[in-house]
Amino acid sequence: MSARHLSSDVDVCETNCIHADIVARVARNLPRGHWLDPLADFFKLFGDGTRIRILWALSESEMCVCDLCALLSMQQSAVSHQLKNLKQSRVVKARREGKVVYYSLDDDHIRRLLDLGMAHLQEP
Amino acid sequence: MSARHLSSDVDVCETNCIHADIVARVARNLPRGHWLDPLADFFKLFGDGTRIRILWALSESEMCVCDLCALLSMQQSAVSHQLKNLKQSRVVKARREGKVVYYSLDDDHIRRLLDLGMAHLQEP
DNA sequence: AAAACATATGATTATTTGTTCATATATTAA
DNA sequence: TTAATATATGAACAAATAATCATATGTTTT
Repeated sequence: MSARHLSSDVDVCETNCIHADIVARVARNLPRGHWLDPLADFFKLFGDGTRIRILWALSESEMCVCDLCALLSMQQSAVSHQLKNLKQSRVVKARREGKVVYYSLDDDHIRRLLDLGMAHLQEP
Repeated sequence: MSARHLSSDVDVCETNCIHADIVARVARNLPRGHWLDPLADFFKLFGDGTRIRILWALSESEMCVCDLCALLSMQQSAVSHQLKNLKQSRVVKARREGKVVYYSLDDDHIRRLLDLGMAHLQEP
């Protein structure tokens, strides 16, 4: 998504770094940068009210686009745009049957992610 | 976050709904609306390159703010702002020791979420 | 064939959001 | 107390994004 500089000459990290050893060790173990932006983009898909409603609904049942519109009281265009995002990242998959396109969760990770998130929210 | 209308009189769901039964059933089982927006807001925290780097780093080791600045080559202000977001949602916790504030993951769900996300990305 | 229907998509717009800059707070050192 | 250091935070700005509108595509029906 956003460009990210690995090092630069501008005024960054202006304070004295306290634990050079820790920083070095963590830096060594960071997955090479390019993995982290896709990971953020993946989680970003869950970070919107419309999309999370879509995902929650699909975790209950396969649904077609206009079912989702009715459920969410939203316009078809908005729903389709979001479904496109979700599909591009293989979070949902589509199946066409005549004029109707049915969407469902692509794999079981998705359901577990939703559950884990809920578990966090429901903690003391 | 964003306001959300439950029903309205504007032009929404303009197509004929195909499966009223499914829509009704899913609607019944949707967690009451107010749970879903907080859930989206929670996932949103993972949906940014800076924050996910912070979280990944903290999953390796507790770190202070300026350690994180050094690791990410970012300004202290930007890092602190993001830490504030993460802390407000109890994703990270802070511990002060003199002038230095150490951050770490708040609970173990966070680590599992990161792993699940990665697992999804690494699929065929 | 044309009309009707379900879905997809490009462009525009309003809102959200991440970073920066300036400055404030908190703690220790002198 | 004052100076120095580490972190926090408000305001402003630029970039990202979700909804809308208009329209296109693909499928079935007539």
